Amino acid sequence: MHAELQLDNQVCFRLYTAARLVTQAYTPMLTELGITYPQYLVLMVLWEKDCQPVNDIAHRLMLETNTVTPLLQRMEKLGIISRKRGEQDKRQHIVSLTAKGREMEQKAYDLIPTGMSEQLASCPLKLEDYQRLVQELDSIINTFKK
Amino acid sequence: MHAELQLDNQVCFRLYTAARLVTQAYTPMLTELGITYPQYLVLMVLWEKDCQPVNDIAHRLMLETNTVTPLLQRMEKLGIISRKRGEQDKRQHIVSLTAKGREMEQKAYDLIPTGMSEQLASCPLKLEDYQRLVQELDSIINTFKK
DNA sequence: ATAATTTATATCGCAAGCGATTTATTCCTA
DNA sequence: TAGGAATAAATCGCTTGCGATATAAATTAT
Repeated sequence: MHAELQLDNQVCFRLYTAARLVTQAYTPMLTELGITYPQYLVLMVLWEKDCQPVNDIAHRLMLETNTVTPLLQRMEKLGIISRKRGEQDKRQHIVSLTAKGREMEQKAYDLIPTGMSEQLASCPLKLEDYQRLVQELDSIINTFKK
Repeated sequence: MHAELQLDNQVCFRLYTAARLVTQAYTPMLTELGITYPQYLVLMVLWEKDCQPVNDIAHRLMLETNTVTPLLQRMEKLGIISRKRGEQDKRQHIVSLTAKGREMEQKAYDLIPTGMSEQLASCPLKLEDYQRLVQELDSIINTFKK
């Protein structure tokens, strides 16, 4: 029996589980918006800076283009983004928000912070715990990013 | 521009990214074992206690049976677990390790702690940071679990 | 300038993850 | 004890995530 191989001793299993559960907590609000969590991430990237090539979005989310491309194709079908070939560099696909995609920012703002803080009410973590958590997660991300 | 909706302010995005990256860090060792990360989680559950019904494994991993059942079917095909109907309760499928599945514990022990600590060498977090991180993640998991 | 290389994106195939539904068995209850 | 509710597991359909590969455009080297 190797203690190192016990589930209870695994940071990774906790990250994996916490990520799944917190993502699930977003689901009711995101369903109301008609999108998924990864689609919401793409929207946050574009709300911050519209008109970006696929690669920039992928880098920002630390995902591969083979994940992001189909995600964007589905979002295009939903009418929340549009894609057009880059003018200087025709290999690029420039992704921009449609009016619908832009309007979703306000709806998200109305639903998500409230919805999440209700669910977080029973969480014992304080503001400074979250701040430290964010730093620790950033350390882990920086350690393992390529 | 809503600061609440910026990627940089999101704990969830960090959890999602850290979980993906740390899971990827396991991949080289797990590939050598011929399994995936979720399959490794199932093995850890069974190494700790062999012969469990599908539901107990799913609860331990906080996953639904509709995720775990196909995972177990793939593991059965790989020859690392076997499934048989429960004797008292014929609805259950009791999952047990094969000889191959049992032998993988030692191989995992030889590969994974070493492989991970090599990769973690450049991580600035100390033992006490990990211990606190584990507690914070457990708080989050407890807040959001069903 | 032409060929080789690199870069941007897309496509393919497979494993997860999960909501919704189905099937089989067991439990409970009238 | 017959019938309905609850439970265990499986199936279906869809999205994501990713390794491997393909395609097309741009860059570079010869």
